[in-house]
Amino acid sequence: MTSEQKDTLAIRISRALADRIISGAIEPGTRLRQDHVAAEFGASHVPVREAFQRLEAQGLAVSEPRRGVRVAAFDLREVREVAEMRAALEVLALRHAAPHLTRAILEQAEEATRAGDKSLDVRSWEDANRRFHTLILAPCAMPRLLAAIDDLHATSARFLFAAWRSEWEARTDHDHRAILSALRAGQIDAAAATLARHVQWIGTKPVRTSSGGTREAFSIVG
Amino acid sequence: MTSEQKDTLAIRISRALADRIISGAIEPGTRLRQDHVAAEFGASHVPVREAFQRLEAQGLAVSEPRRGVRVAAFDLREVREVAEMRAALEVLALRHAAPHLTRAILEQAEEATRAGDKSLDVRSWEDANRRFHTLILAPCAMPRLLAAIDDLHATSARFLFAAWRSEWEARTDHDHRAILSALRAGQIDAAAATLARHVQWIGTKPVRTSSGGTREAFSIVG
DNA sequence: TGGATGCAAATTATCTATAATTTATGCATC
DNA sequence: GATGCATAAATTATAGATAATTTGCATCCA
Repeated sequence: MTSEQKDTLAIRISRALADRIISGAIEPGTRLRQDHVAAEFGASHVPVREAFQRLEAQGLAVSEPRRGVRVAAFDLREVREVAEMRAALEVLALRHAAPHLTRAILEQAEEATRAGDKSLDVRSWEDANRRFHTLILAPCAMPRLLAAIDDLHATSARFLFAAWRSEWEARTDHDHRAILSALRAGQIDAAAATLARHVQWIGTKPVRTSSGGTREAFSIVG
Repeated sequence: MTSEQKDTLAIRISRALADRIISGAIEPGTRLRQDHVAAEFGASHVPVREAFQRLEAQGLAVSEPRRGVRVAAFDLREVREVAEMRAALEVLALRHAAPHLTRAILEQAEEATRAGDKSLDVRSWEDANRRFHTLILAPCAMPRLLAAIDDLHATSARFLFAAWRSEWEARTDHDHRAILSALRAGQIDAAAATLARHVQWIGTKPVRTSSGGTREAFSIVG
C-alpha cells in the first residue's frame, strides 16, 4: 500500500512534484531532469515525462522542446494576473453556488475561517483558506470552472509560501466573515463584491511586520 | 519539411487530433486507442500518450486510468459553463487590453468582422470570429489568461461545428461592430458589457432557419 | 429455457529498457 | 581571444515485457 494504487504512476509523481513546487521545496527555474526524478521514484522516464506534461498544464512547470523542463518562474506580474483571473472566476462560481448554499455549508465555512485564524503556520492557514473557498464555491456544480480555479489557487499558494517562508503571524480574517454574513442575509451582490476585492488583493499591498519594517513581501489573504 | 520540425512529435500529434475533435471528424465518446493512432502517424505509442495528456488538459479528451482515453463528450450544460467562463475572462482581458488598442488593431478587427460576414461556411466564419476576439484581447499581454481563453474557445468551436454541420447562412455580426464602435469611442464599460452578452449567448437561444422551422440547434455567435 | 456466474483468451493500457538525436561543454587550434 | 571540432549529457523516440481489463464462452442454477 504505497499511496492509492488505483492512480497511475504519472499522476502520483506529478502530485508529489506539484507539492514540492508549491511549497517552495524546489526553487523556481530549477531544471527537472527526468532521469533523476525517475531514479528517485524508482520508475522509468516515461511516466515521469507524463507527469511533466501535467505540471505544465497546471502552470507549475514550463518546457522548451528538446531543452527540458524547468520549474515555472513567477514574478509579481503573473501573481497579479492569476489573482485577477481568480477574482473573475470565483465570482462567477459564487453566483451559481449561492442558491444552493445551505446553512450547514455556511457553518462549515465559518469553522474553516476560525481554523485559519488560529493557524500557527502558513501551511495550515493555507489549508483552511482553501477549504473555505472550496466550500462556498463547490455547490455551483461546474466542474470545469472549479478545476480552473483550483489550478489558479495552486499558483497563489506558491506565492504565499514564498513570501512567508518561516514567519507567520495569526490574523483575523474579516473578509471571510463579511462574505459569510452577506451570504446568510441573501445579499449575493455584496458577497460577490467582497470576494472579488478579497482575492484581487493578492500581491498588491506591501505589508508591515510587527517589528515595524516594511517587508518586501505582499499582502496575501486570498 | 513535414510540419515545423522544431516541435516535438507529441505536440504535432496532439494538434492533429485536436483539429479532428473540434471539427467533429471524431465523434464524442469515441475511444482513442494509442496503438491505432501510433500506427497512423507512424510513431510509437509513447509520444501518442503524451499527446493524449495534452488533449486532456485542454478538455478535449477524458481518460480513466487503465481504461484508456475517449473523446470528451459535451452536453449543453458544459457549453453554457464554458460560455460563462469565456464571458468572465474575456471581459477581464478586454479591460486590460483596452488602453493598448491602437487604431490599426481596431481596423484589423473590423476587417475580420467583414470576413466573417462574407463567410460561406462555418469553418471560415469561425476562423474570422477567432481572429476578431484574439485581435482585441491579445494586447492585454496576460499570457496565462489568453491561453485559458483559447482552450475555452476550442470547446465553443466544437459546439459550433456540431450544431451547424453543413448548412450555414451568412449573417451580419452586429455585436462585433457595436463592440468596436464602443472601443473607438473610449466607452470601455459598454464594450465589455456587449462582449459579455455576446459570448454568453452561446447555447442559450433556439434559432430559426430560413425555411421557418425551429432547429434543435442553438444560437452561436461567440 | 432463460439468466447469472465463473473461467479463459484476447485486447489494451502501462511500464521498463534500449537506441537515436539534439544540445551543451571543453579543449585545441588558428 | 575567437572559432571549430570532439566529447559528454540529456531529451526524444522505439521496441519489447508486464499487468490489468474486457469479452466471449461454457457451465450451473432457477
